Amino acid sequence: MNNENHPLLRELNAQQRAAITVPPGPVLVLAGPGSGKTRVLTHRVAWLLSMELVPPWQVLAVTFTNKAAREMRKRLDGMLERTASRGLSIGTFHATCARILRREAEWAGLDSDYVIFDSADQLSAMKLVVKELGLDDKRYRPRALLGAVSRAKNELLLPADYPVHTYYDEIVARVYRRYQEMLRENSALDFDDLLVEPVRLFRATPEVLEKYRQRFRYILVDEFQDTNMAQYTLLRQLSQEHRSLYVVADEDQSIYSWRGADTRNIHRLREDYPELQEFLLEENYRSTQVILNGAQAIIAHNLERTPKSLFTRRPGGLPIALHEAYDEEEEADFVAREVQALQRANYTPGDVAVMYRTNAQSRALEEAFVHANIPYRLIGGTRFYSRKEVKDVLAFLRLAQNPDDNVSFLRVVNLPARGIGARTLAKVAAQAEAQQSSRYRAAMALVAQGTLSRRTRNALQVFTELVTAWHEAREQLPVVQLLDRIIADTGYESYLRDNTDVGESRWENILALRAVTAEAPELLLRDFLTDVALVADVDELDERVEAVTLLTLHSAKGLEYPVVFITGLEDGMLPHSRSLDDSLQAVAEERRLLYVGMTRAKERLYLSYAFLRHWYGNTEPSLPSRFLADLPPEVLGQPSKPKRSVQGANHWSAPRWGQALQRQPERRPAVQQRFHRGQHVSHRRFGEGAVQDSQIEGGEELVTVLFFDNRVGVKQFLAGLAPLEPFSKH
DNA sequence: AAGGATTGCTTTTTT
DNA sequence: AGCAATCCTT
Repeated sequence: MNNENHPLLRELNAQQRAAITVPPGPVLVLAGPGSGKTRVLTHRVAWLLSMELVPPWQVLAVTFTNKAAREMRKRLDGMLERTASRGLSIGTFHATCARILRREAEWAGLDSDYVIFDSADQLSAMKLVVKELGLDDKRYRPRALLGAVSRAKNELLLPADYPVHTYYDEIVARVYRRYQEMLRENSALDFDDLLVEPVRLFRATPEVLEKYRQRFRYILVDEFQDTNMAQYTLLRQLSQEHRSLYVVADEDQSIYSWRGADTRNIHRLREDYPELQEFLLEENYRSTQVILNGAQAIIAHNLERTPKSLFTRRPGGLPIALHEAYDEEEEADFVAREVQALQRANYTPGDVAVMYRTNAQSRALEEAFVHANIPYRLIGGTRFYSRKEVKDVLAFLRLAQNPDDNVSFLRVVNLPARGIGARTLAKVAAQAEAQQSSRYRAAMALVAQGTLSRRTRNALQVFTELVTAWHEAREQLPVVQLLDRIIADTGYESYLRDNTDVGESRWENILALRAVTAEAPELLLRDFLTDVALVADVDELDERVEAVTLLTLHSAKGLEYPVVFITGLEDGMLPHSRSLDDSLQAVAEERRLLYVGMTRAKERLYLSYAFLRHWYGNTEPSLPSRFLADLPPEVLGQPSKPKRSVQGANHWSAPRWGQALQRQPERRPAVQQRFHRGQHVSHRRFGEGAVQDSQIEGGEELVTVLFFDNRVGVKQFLAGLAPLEPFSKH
């Protein structure tokens, strides 16, 4: 079996080969960043399928994001015989569990048409609970309660088992019980339920567990350090008999403990599987030595970790650039200007990622990029599926699927306004309570009773009849047609398009949602809604797009870029202030977060912090992150004397790294000059203007334009990239 | 019941 | 600063 010449083992180092060819059994691969973890996992699957004659349908590979799952499948498709990768189960924990629960709904005591509540839905539900139990929402904040409930679920505690030490615990236990009831009344599961319910199902029903043990005889898990108790228990349930569990982990990259992830699962694994075989992957294929040294210096300060000796065969490298900016605006300008300089040095915008701790930090960067005309792509933030208008339309669709979903019902019952206000809804709630049914059924009952005023009665009747009609149509119509019908029936388009720019862009979001539904015409509404609930924003990351990527450090896990900027390295921002008044472990996790960010960089790494930072609307001076003190001076480059920028006024102007910026290999061919002084041009965003100057610089044509709109003024563009055209009248 | 004004609160991080 | 919940007016 140790066939050194096997095609699957080509171009792999000895550590990787050993990890890939180990006989089935419990295996833990401990690996540093950039060590080809995912590659090893993928090759392991291919190895199992080709050498062990394992049938693909017995293999389950669990990844952290849908994107990782897609990439893994793509790679396997390329490596294996066409038919071999079919039947293979690859997916996230949540997606895998969602599928199991659909199939075994009856055994699990669930409605197979269940909907998935995202965090906004959870919050709505929790608010209803707090109201219903007559609690003061100032004292018992729905968010905090939700956190407590989530923690309990991740620990696999039922409401009855919730440990009560204080009066507050007592309330949490009550709230938890009622919240759970409410979810089930709505045929809903939240994210935690997706993990917890299979565990309970397998505990309660050995024959179902046995079925899945047979089904998933070979289980592989990526990013194992980020599993929580429920996930670990699930893995143990499935694998404790056949014991073919293969996990890949890096405790230094554990950044989700706030979500219940627990690196102690690595130790539990050693205890629960004494025959566990361990492998190390220490060679880094991603970063230069300098970047790796910097990252190592940061992470070495954490206690309670197994020191690793990471090495790379890419010696030297450019120094890590450390930049102090005056404020966040200047910091963003610095990033934008460096990106432009990088472009002149043959980097493309797609080579660059800008990372930060909190989503709110993206705003200044976006503005700077718009200003500098650099294409960018924002990951996270107000995520597409959580935008109000998108959630509204999804709520209609969810009602079509499951009219008893009270949360969706309450969200859209009066949207667009159809005269169903708080008083009416209170009556509906009372009726629902009385007849122990959903709001939808209660509303129908009230309409039938005829005790309401004519106007209210009409409004309610119109709405419930629409829902009923959609519900009946859902099986006949493809999702896209159902969506069109809903929009037509509710007049949602004219509600959104109120002749403002905001209204237009909201409508565009709906059109984008519609395009998603049109892509998969045969998809059932139920499965469409599941997919939508479980996509992450990183999943949408498309490498083909030539744009700078803006993302949080958390979303950056598992990705790599030639150039990485990490911004906002200030005390309170990167060790986030919330972690500072927390425990030591919380600060250690912040440190790991920086480590994860730094190790995303292949060639160049920029670290920056601002002297002033806007915080809750006011501006406050800040100190450089305490982590920066741990960087050895030799990894930090000495910037050359800053050249005066054109404006010149700003004494904080960014240093340039001059020569060092040149990307070693190929240079771009010289470009033809397209614009000349005095020429009339038009720009997609800024309108019309006149060229003041144009010259070739660093293989790019740099055009200076005075726009006729004096709010815009003078701007400079790279002719090759900017949406700038010679103006012609027609 | 709807829409506008005011207050007060919030931000980690995401499947 | 931005947003959601609440209050206030019509």
